Amino acid sequence: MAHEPQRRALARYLEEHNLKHTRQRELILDAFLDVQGHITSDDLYQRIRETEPQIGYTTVYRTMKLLCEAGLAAERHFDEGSTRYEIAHDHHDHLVCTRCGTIVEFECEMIEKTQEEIAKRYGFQILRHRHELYGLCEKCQGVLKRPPSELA
Amino acid sequence: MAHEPQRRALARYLEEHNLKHTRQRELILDAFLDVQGHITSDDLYQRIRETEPQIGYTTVYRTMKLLCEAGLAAERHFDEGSTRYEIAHDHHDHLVCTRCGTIVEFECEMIEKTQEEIAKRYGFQILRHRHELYGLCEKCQGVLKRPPSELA
DNA sequence: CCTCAATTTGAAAATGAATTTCGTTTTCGG
DNA sequence: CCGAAAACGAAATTCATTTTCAAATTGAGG
Repeated sequence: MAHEPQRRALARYLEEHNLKHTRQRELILDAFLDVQGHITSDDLYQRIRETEPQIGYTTVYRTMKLLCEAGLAAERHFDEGSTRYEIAHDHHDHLVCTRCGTIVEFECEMIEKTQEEIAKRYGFQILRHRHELYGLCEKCQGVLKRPPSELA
Repeated sequence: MAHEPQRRALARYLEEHNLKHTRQRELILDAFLDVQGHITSDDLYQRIRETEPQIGYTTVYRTMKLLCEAGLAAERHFDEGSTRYEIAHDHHDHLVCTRCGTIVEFECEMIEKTQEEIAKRYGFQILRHRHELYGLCEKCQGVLKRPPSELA
């Protein structure tokens, strides 16, 4: 039942912004950290309601935004539609399996540098970017190679 | 009033799929090609209704999907929200100005290759990808550098 | 502890893009 | 020209998300 550093970070953020420290906010932070990222607000809401049925999904949505502002979470929009949240950490990009939904993070210094060069060429000043590779993870490639009879 | 090659491509696609050749489809194709891409269905609908007020926006949405299937248009989802369509052509990625909305296309062989290497490292087979650089175009950097008094 | 203004909560309603429904109209092969 | 199939378009629906608003909670100052 820990996540002490993040709890303290949240507490600090709330104080600094004259916001209130509520049971719900602590609860949602804990649940979010437990699942280890790349989760939608709704998934998180479903999980939390199992043990805390009185919590509203509006509050989960609102709190995830708050955690982003506090620098504890980061919003991501993959092709599938709904917003996902990951635990905020160093810059990185993603590989997304279009069959099973697995999300793997990667980082590539060389691509980052090349992007800067491209931006310069067009006179742009890059503020952020989005780089997602969609395809099949190792497991799903295997599954799709089997004869049709073996497929569910 | 031309776009003959694309009109013929659409006609061929419709025939091959036992779909019907309608005035609306031709109209929407023409309007789409006229604006030179990166337009939303709704923008396109607004434009078309100026000269053809009886056309429904449902038809515009449906037809843009059709043009994608026919390989004449391609769907793009930038951060701002609604789906944009561009004229289908060789693979490329985008620079997007977050202030004025200007969209510039770029292509980088080196990044493409690097992506493949990254995918291999994680056992992924890439099917498609999305690479967007968000920032300020040259013009907007200039505007934002002026003293506040000059800003609208 | 108490009070009370400010904030937060949560249910319900609203939003906005996109899709579906369905009765009517159009297309096109015979 | 006929009629079945396809397409149209207005309206309703969906789905994720945001907003609204009355009631509940928080926490600073007494």
